[in-house]
Amino acid sequence: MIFKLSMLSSHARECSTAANRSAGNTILSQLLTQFENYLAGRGLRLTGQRQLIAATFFTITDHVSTEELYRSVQAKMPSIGYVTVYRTLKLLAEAGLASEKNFKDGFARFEKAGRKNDHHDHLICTACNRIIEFRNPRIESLQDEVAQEHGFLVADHNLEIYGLCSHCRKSIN
Amino acid sequence: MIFKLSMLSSHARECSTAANRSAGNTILSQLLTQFENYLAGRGLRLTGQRQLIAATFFTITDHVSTEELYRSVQAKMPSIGYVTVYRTLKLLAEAGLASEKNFKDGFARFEKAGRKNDHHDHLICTACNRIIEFRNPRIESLQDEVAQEHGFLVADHNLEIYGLCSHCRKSIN
DNA sequence: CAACTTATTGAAAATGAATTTCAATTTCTT
DNA sequence: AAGAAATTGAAATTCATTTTCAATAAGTTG
Repeated sequence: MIFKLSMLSSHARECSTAANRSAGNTILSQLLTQFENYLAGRGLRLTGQRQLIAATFFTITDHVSTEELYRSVQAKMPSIGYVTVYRTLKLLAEAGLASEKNFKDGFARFEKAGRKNDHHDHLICTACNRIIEFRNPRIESLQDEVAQEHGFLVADHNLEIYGLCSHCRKSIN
Repeated sequence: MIFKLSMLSSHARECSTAANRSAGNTILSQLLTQFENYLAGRGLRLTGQRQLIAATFFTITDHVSTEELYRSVQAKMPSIGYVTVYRTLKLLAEAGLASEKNFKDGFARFEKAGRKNDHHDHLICTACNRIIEFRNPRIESLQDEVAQEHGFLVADHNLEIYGLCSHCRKSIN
């Protein structure tokens, strides 16, 4: 049985669970299973809200703010509160399934996180707020070198390049 | 006449100005002169508070938060308000003499800024909050390369490496 | 299946840094 | 020295985030 977003309704009992999703093998269902395992392992509960929020989050490819995810989720479940989205994002981050980014625009953004080897960084257009991801292993390894030189044990890193994207460069005199 | 911080008092008229500081040639006096020029060029006024705040800021080597600078300044001029420090830091940033950094701890920090060629990045210890600066031209040029590949016009960039400093590594089991 | 314990939810309130407002004061010009 | 305009500092406001709490829901146990 393939998991579908449209199945998520306010009737929590009808929602997919790890059990009835096991036949499917999409990335989405894998991520949801990971989340469920995280919750189960801590005695936390799997609710319809959490399922919907997590599924919506995993479906979004970009970086979302709490506000954006909240609006997206609310379209499907109007009763849901901002705070629940906020709390679920924190849970996802604790579970290692989301990572928080703080760009200069003053509010937190989250992106899917996971695999150590998929680290990427960001080009951020200060005119149109577009965020472009890039990967550069050479920069990564230089960072590790620098850290080693200082006896530093790296947990995470963050590289943001601010400027004008190719599109905005042209439209500005 | 050498400029001294201790000369700054609440009597603005007695404070050093570009004119009577011109004989001295310290970096501090150069920076203050730049700030004064910036103010003059915009019809803004040179006040005792601004002089004191700027001078104190230029004297601090580290990254300061508005709060920290406020406390530092208040020790010399108790009547000064937080808002004035906040506003002066913004002015200094506009003048290109300070640059704002937003690390993950939730409040803005400022550091002396200026010379394009002195760009540096930060190793940030998540245990003791120590901030270590480093310079790595190879990382810089790789960043520029990446930006070029995306047709991006770089205005600024920001590299933070979070982890444990050599000291904290040892003290944690 | 029903009762129970405990987690979760959502609204509202609280927090905290950043920012604005405004009357009093100070600066700088004339 | 007087006037126009900028600045100051206290208080109020904003805005994202975080906490509180009573009502509700989840999952467990008998």
